[in-house]
Amino acid sequence: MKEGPDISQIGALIGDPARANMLTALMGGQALTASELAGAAGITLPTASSHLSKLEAGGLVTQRKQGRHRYFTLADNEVGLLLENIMGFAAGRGHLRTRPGPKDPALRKARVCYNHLAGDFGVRMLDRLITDGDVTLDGEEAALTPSGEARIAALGIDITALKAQRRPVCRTCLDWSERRSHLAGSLGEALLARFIADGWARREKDSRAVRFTAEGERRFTAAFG
Amino acid sequence: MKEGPDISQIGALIGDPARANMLTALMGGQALTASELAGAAGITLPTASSHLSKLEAGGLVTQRKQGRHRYFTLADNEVGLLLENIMGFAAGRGHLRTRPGPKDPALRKARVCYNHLAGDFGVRMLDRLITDGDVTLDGEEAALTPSGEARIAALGIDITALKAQRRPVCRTCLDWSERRSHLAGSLGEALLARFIADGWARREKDSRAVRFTAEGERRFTAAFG
DNA sequence: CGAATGCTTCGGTTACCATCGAAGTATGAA
DNA sequence: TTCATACTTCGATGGTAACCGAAGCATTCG
Repeated sequence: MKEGPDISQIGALIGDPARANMLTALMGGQALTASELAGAAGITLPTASSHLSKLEAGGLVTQRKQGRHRYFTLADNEVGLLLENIMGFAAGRGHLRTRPGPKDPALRKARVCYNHLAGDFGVRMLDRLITDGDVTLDGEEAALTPSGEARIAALGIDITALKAQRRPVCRTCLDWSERRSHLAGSLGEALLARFIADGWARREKDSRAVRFTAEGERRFTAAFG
Repeated sequence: MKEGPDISQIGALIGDPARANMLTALMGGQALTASELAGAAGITLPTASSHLSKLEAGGLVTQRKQGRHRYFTLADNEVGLLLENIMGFAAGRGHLRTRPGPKDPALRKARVCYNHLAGDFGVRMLDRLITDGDVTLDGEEAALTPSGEARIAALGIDITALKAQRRPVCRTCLDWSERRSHLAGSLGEALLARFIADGWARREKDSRAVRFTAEGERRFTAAFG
């Protein structure tokens, strides 16, 4: 008995309804903030924070600080597989869990993340820059290559002005709706500003959604599709 | 939240150390009594009984009444797979669980179960009778076919006398060391008595072990191996 | 028929932990 | 710098569940 704190620890972590709800919310693969997870679990922030620290100590989730947010994700693929396994088992004996309502598709497509572009468009843009060799990644850090600088300059963005600032030009930011990174930093901000200034897109009121015009979407796809 | 009592219920069942220990003990595939499980978990009988009823209600274990014992087993294969999965996951992050000590091999080989033969020999005997078409199974019930009656009679057992009694002639009994059934009922009792009377085997003192002689083992194997 | 064994149920105690409000810390915005 | 947001930590509370002893069934044995 003494030697086996094993399977019961994992069980206990999953066994609390609030924690189970948070883990289920994270099963989507999205990184969620503590507040969002608190909402998903129907508990207050302090309670959620306590739960999250336990889940982290148990190795089920990891957090990534991003500004004043803390994005939580499942620790790795294995956790997802384990949860999926348990969910399948539970579905066989217990009740089926009704899926939470679908999110606003517009938010998933394109939205602001602080000041830069996020969502499917944001992720696609960074993907393209990387595969074209215009941006190199080093962990969470990113850097613009000479060819990348030329490409950005062609869009009408003053790179030297950005580099003169103390802020990092290139950064990656974990995307909320996709599971992958998009471009942040002063360059990310400048790009979004450019899109809006050029009439490719506009921000929606009281929402983080960014709505591209038909023409804007065409141009964006031509540039980064 | 309201709709999801799902994965957390399973987790809570596994999450209690006492229950986790009992489930781990059952992972060996052996059917264990409530007392044995209480011992394995280091708790008293009442507590174990309470846990077991919860595990049963949750669909993780099933019990099978056998005289004044209650043998508990994992409900089905899926439960074993799930536990194995969680144990593997837990082993990756937490401590490894040391295996409990090996049981007395003599007990596993052959022993009395109330009054009939259990252990590897008991299971093998019933297996042989079934594959030879001498015994048919119907759930937990068993019946002797005509060819089976002849085979038993050839061993010097008076079948008609057994059938005259009110006791069931053929029954199956879940084996403690193997995971499978062996033969019980008045026939099981008569067979063991026969083996001992014929000098094939003798009971050990202060133990449930049944020790076959070399010659006895040879004959037993010839008859049922 | 007792007597003994195996297990369950009941009642009461204890200990833990989920929960929240309030205060504290860190980061970003104005 | 000052304010606002996002989150953590602290302290107190309450509910729940694990736990055991004692008593109650059920089954078997003598």
